[in-house]
Amino acid sequence: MTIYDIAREAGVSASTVSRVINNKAGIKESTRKKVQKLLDEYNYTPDVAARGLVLQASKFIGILIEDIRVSHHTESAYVIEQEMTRQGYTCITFSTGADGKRKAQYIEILEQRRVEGAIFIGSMFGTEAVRRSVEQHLSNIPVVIVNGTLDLPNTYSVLIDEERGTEECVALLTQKGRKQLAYLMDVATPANEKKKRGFHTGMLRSGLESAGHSIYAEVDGATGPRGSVERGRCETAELLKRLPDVDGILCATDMLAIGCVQELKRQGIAVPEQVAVIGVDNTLHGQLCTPSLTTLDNKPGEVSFAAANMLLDVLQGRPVSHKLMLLTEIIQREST
Amino acid sequence: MTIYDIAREAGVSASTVSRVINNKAGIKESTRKKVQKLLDEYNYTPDVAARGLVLQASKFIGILIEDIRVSHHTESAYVIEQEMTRQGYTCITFSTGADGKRKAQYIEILEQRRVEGAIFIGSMFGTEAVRRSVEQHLSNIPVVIVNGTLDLPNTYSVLIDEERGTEECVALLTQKGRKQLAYLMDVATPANEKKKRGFHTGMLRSGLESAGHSIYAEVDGATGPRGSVERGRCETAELLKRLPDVDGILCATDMLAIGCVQELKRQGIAVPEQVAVIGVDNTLHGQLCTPSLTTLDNKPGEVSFAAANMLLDVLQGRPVSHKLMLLTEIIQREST
DNA sequence: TCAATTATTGCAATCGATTGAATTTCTTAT
DNA sequence: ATAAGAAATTCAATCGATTGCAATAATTGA
Repeated sequence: MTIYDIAREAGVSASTVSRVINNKAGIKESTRKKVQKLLDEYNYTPDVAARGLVLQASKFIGILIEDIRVSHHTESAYVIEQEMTRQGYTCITFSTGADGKRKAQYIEILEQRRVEGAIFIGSMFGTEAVRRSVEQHLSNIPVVIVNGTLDLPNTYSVLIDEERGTEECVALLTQKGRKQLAYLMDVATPANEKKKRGFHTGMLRSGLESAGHSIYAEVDGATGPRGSVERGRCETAELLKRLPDVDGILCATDMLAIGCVQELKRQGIAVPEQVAVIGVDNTLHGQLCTPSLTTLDNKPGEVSFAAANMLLDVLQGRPVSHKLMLLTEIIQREST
Repeated sequence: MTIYDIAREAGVSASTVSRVINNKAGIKESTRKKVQKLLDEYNYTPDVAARGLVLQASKFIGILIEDIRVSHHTESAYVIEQEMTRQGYTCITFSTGADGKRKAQYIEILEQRRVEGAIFIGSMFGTEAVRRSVEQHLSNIPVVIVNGTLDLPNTYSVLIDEERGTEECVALLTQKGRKQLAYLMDVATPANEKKKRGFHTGMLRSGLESAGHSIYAEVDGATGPRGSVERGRCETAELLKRLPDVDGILCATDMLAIGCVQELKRQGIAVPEQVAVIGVDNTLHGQLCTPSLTTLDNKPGEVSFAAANMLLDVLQGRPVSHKLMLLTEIIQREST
């Protein structure tokens, strides 16, 4: 059913039908009714693509997610989709994986589909490959990067202050009398490096590093894929060899922390009595395991809500700052 | 950059440029080169919507997911997106929630966007509201329902035989000497009802029900939202009151099973020594908790891979049967 | 009743592609 | 050199909408 079919049936022109559809003024009430009736009868739905061609607006938003199977990425996608749909936009979502080349590929699809804006979610969107691709393919459309920065004219960032959050985790542990702290991370993403800096700052503030009896340990080269529980187990085993007196471990992710707790338990070390463990991400896994995990919540829902609204502000011409920083929250549970 | 801009620049007509883009025959090699060079230079990308208008093909596939935050739904979305993108289609994915009205709403958006096919994932797509909406809005495009049936001309189903799977779970438990079995479910979805039937059949086959000492218990009205761990705890507490001698519990989902195990442990009942527990869904949570959960894997990846290929077969005119049934697999871990 | 307004409606161009048919250009053979 | 045939290119219509401007219909006042 096209606008012409309706027009013919109603004995009017397509323009009139169009005006009824978009309820513009200057249509006689009787014709409006007649046309509307046919519209309903034939269950007419406008071809959004054809309309978009004239109006030069696709009403599409592109969403690139590094791994849709990661729970906080999914949470983000969910929130953004909600907000965008509410505003009449339709989201095109891709799960890109860590690979930069595939990211570039998806960015090209977003260009072809003429998205009006885009949101990137993940830890690996700050790379040069992505930057070039955005510059080349998305140069004139606004892009919001969640937890990252791209440093291009039309890009915006929503960040979560994990550095400060980690610092607060250190404070929490020292406050509970812990003295030998370690930071465990699996891969050097910008986010993980930030947490590392926060850890250092926290140590300094607590006087641990300066007092000479503080310990910082970072374990690399363990087996198991990044972000896996397996990896956490290996790294913890290695850490315990190097630093047997450790009594507090900060892990870069909940998955790592779960592996950490598993290894500690396996070696007969009581959590939290002998060693306290803190994760990051507030995953359901961390909530359900035993002991349940104290974690640094990086608020994926709030962050992506902010990202969605930032993009909508840009699209609707409201003034927007290019950078927004939100705060984390420590969720205390049994592991500390 | 449009096809006309390139044409003017190259001193040829738009038709020629179009033919170069779609590399059709009958273009002199020298002009092809000249045009291609400009195409590259200006980084031209065709407007997919405009092309779609002429070709009457959007190359869009609609995906409706009940809850994108549920891990096996997400896994499904991921697999389908991969396959579709590989074949040149772009997925439009919506997270609909359980509500039938919202599902109908999203189905209308799919119609507006002129999707060429759709895939529905979730347990609540068999309702009358959805049926009507599909009939009205998606009548001429193929729809594949994962784990459900819609009984309309252009619809297809990929099912997983959870009934038989549950039957096998009962067999596994009786084989291990368990005699007092219970089935725990939170909500009467078609899938859960199927598992219930499988449980009954399994009981009959094992001679338990007929021998007079088998037990079937279904607990309703417990607190906690559907699908939550909390709910599993409550239902288990209630179950233990009604049936203190239970020694094997089959749960409709892993979440329920995790709550079940938690409650058993809380009451000092050893898992699996005193009571064996089996979940369904093979979630990461079930894999990580203590004791790790024996579970019925309903193969979301395989099921959705099959669904994607079924839809592609229909779209590309290959012969397709309207129904495909796959088998589950029991993953044995510590809880049995 | 008729011109002057004003309220409705229709015409035709446009968006950015594709494609069958018509036309122009280039070969080749006579 | 020229007609015939093949090769390359262009023309013009089309897809399904929107919208400024022109045209028509209805209303008003004198």
